[in-house]
Amino acid sequence: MISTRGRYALRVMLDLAQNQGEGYVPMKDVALRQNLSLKYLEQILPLLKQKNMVVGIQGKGGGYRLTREPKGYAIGEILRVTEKELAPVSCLAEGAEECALKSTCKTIGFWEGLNDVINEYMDSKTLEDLM
Amino acid sequence: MISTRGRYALRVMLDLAQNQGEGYVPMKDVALRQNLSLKYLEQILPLLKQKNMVVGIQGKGGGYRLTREPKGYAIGEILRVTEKELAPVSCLAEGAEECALKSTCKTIGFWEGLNDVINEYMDSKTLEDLM
DNA sequence: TGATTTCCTATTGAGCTGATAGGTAAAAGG
DNA sequence: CCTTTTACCTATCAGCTCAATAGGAAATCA
Repeated sequence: MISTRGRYALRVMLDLAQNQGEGYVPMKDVALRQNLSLKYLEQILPLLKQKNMVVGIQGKGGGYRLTREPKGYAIGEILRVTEKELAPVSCLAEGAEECALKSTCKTIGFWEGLNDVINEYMDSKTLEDLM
Repeated sequence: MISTRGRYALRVMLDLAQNQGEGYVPMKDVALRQNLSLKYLEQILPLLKQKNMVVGIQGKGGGYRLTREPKGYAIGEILRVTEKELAPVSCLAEGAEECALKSTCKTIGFWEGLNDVINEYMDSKTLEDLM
């Protein structure tokens, strides 16, 4: 299940897309508009910044803004950054060691198919689609 | 993410489908074949029994068997019984109270779409497909 | 200098997961 | 009748993750 971190990240990105004009948007405002904890958002945004999905400027007049057009962000991209793991089963997870039974496992194909379906859906929608 | 409970349930059902002849299959055998904890399986099977997906007989010569043809079990049905929740976000969960922001929420549509895609996939595959 | 804002890191309570454990009840075989 | 085998029931537990909260440091601008 998608955690609050990922869900909040999506809402913040959407908020930025809708509320950024020329300047930078302070998280204080976003937290207020979206009714989210400012302190919690402060932990989430560095993840997005690290992947160059937003730029952050400190100090008065600072805040965050997007680095691309809303159309340029697939939702899947946002969630992959903020969620620890999107794979539906642990044996498909990012750093999982190869399952010893993989060659004989009758279920792995099903899970891989599910994984594909999820990722395809998430990557087929962009921030713009949600505005 | 799908828990071990759901994954093991699927493996057990598949094992039953493949190893049941006329009689009943003891979980001891399944645990051995699938390398799963018998005690843990004993907690999972009552969930399936409750929904009449398997029949269980106690005592010597007892065990479990399927109640339908493998073709009759959609994987989604199995997982919905054993997983606490399949919804990708908590606001779509079974017993969730209506989200106060639902009418204005820009992300709910996306999550509902994801939920649909997941359920459609899971219900499109049957036990037979995995054999 | 003061206000604002990001940035960094530690801590914590609650809840879930994935078992393990110990025993009871039923059914069949000898 | 006794023993074995099996399902059934319920309690417990360690480890982990989640969702915050907290306190402060560093940067930037007026």
